[in-house]
Amino acid sequence: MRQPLHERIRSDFEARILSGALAPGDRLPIEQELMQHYGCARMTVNKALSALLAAGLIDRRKRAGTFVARPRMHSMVLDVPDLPSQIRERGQTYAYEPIGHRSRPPMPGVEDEVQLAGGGDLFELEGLHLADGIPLALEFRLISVAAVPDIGDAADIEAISPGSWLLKHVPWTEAETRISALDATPEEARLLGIPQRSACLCVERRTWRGSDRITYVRQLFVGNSYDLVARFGATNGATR
Amino acid sequence: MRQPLHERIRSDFEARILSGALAPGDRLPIEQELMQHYGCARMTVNKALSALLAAGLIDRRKRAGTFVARPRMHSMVLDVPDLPSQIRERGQTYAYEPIGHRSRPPMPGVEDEVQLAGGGDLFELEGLHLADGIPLALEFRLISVAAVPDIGDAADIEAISPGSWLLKHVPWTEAETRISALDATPEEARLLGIPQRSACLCVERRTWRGSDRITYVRQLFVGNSYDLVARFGATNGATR
DNA sequence: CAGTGGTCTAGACCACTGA
DNA sequence: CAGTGGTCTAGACCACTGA
Repeated sequence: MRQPLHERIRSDFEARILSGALAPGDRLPIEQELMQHYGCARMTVNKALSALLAAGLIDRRKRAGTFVARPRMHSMVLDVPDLPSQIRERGQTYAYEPIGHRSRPPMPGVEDEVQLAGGGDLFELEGLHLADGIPLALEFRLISVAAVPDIGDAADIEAISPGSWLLKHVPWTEAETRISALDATPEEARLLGIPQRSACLCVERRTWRGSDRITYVRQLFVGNSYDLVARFGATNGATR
Repeated sequence: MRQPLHERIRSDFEARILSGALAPGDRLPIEQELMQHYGCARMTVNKALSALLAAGLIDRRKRAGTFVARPRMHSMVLDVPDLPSQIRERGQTYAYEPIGHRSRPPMPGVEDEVQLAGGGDLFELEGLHLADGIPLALEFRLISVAAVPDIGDAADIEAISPGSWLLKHVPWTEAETRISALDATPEEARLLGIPQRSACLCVERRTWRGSDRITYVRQLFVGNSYDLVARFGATNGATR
């Protein structure tokens, strides 16, 4: 059984929907008809259709039947790989150059810091991501000491990169990323080794583990040397 | 049957994994044990575990068992809503201000244009997206006439916005988005009404319908007035 | 109220792979 | 080679809802 039958049924209809042979609103055969056509039990047909439902390709209504879903094309999958691996994949050497770190209480009144701290202190880090020795991004990071207690003996955190260290020690389960463009301040331009007021891509990310805040990070990428790429295919979702 | 049993089993383990009670690498009970614990058939247990597998929360290996997955947190869902609706949701008025349009052959040697054209002509559009009458983004767009034949009588395409018109007439099934930061050229700055060499967020998108290229669009957003936001939750995928 | 999907059962045979 | 998951069967009862 190289290709399970339910998988074949699923991909049959996926292909027909993506090619447009089955257009939004079109009705699919009922499960009984599919059982006869593929010569299988109802559970097998149902498994295939459940996968299409989870992928958002079809809608199912009792008594009415199964229909090709109207596309709700408004979300894409954004690849946010680990920066060190991403740089190495481009064939460049990666290095993290620490600028400094310290432990401090959250700034009173700064709601985001207070929430991140969760009653404890914040561990603050600043450093540069270098590709082939050249600054690619300036990183400012806050870590909740309450959520990551062993941040204290952070001997190794700056040896690799804070992001990689955290992902290994305290993987997050939820994240929010904000992307914007801005001009580097004179100080930021100096650290990145770029002309003053150059356009930079600013990536801010907040991560959670369950309901606990883990970290806030702000990465400032040199505008002309970094792009973010996002892809969307209707086959995302349950397919992988 | 308000809450199906397979759904209860799934959410039981999802909660334990997200809370950290079950850590990456931990082993889950085997299907036989779960059948006894929940007093149900193996297919019911299997359905619950299949959903967790599709969501990427667990790994399953024959003979070895079922384990909490090591997080591979490197993709996020990026909301790319329709610009007019997005602006209206912010309580602002939206308007598209056409700068010009024409039909022309693809530039020879420009591989991306040739592929987009697919043997036909290109319909080229330029215009401004205005929020409350103020320029928010400068849009340059190419549309494949072969893929969208009725672009000829484009009386209404500039009445709403080219993006909304296309989504309604030729919904895409696949897309790639590239996000970068750059300084506006003097001409772009003039059109957007911003100081020269201001940082702008540049969003480029290529879309497909099946294997046909549909459109290429480049939107230049005024840096300090637009952010892109992406969210990731481990429960994406098969859960919804 | 009849057609359709949602869920579940109690089995079965097999493929894979690690103890 | 035995334990585990992958797939499938041939039924069943029920909930929902639109003809």
